[in-house]
Amino acid sequence: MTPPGLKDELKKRNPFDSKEQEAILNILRTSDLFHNRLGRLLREYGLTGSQYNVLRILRGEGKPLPSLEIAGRLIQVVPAITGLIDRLEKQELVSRVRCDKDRRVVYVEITDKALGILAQIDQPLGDMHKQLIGHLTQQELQQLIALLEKSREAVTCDPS
Amino acid sequence: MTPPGLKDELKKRNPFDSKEQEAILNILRTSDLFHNRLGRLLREYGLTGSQYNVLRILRGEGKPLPSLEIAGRLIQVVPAITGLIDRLEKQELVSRVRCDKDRRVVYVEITDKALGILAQIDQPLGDMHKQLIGHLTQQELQQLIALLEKSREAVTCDPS
DNA sequence: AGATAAAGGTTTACATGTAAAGTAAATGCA
DNA sequence: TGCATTTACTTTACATGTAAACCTTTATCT
Repeated sequence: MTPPGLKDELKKRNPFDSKEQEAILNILRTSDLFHNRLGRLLREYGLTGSQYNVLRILRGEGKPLPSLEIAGRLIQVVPAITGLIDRLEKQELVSRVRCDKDRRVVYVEITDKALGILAQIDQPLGDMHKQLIGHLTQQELQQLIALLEKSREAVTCDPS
Repeated sequence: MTPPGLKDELKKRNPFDSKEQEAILNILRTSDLFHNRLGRLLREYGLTGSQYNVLRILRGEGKPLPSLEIAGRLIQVVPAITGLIDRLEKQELVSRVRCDKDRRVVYVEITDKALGILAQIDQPLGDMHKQLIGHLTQQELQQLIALLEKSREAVTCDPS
């Protein structure tokens, strides 16, 4: 059951094989951590992270958007958006509107109820942002942002 | 249904309220993007990202670990680990071993089959790491790593 | 010893992410 | 016109995350 050497050969590894790997694992881990914290805050307002993201996109846009447009901005695979919108609609946070000109398209519109909830969240969410990384200087934040934007360059427009 | 002004009042917003928010959204987005890509690669080997992480931890440790120890390193909430281990066990990639001294503890041990799969993945995964952020210089990578480590400082040991 | 509390996991219920396949409407083209 | 494609979603099946409650086994306190 245990070929000698295989396990011993593999078990001693450097913590990271490369700086690239170390950087990527750092991104994933930091994201998980923050995602976790933000999720807890949002839950106090009855929202999940994904739901909040959808609502924030709709508020930012200021007008209804097609389902797939929302899915695209969320990086999500298409099918997930349906259930997400379903649940938001059930909570009366968005409404679906069929487009008359192209009846395949479903526009999603944010409701005033949702806008009210978002307005409540803005302050505490901003506070949490400061709490999470407020100890970085503005220069460090700018540097971090620039490095992450550069990190995404090889991917953003290349879904293959 | 639409109190005048509310929507107009809220819809015009700056893309980001603060550098902190912008940085955090950059972290989350970059992570989603990379998580997505890495997941596709791992799926070719029959593994999900979480499953791979469990196996990598076990290989790195070189010996069986208690379930909760694994969960802790994954940032995950406790209950998720059970099903994760269940599925890995069903695929014969790990085995559960009750600890005799403390019968509450379940040790998880990686199998040689899993070690073989991991060995197959090492090379292509390393290639993907390079592909994703190989265009950053070693200095930029080091900077990014340092900034992310600093970003986690306010959280890592403070689960409250 | 006996009652309580704490620790390590598991179960249950629900919201997501992901892939694959299906549906309906709109387009392109012979 | 009529059929094949494309587009925009939906449905289905399965693997995760998360919270809350529960079961065992240990550790603690009298």
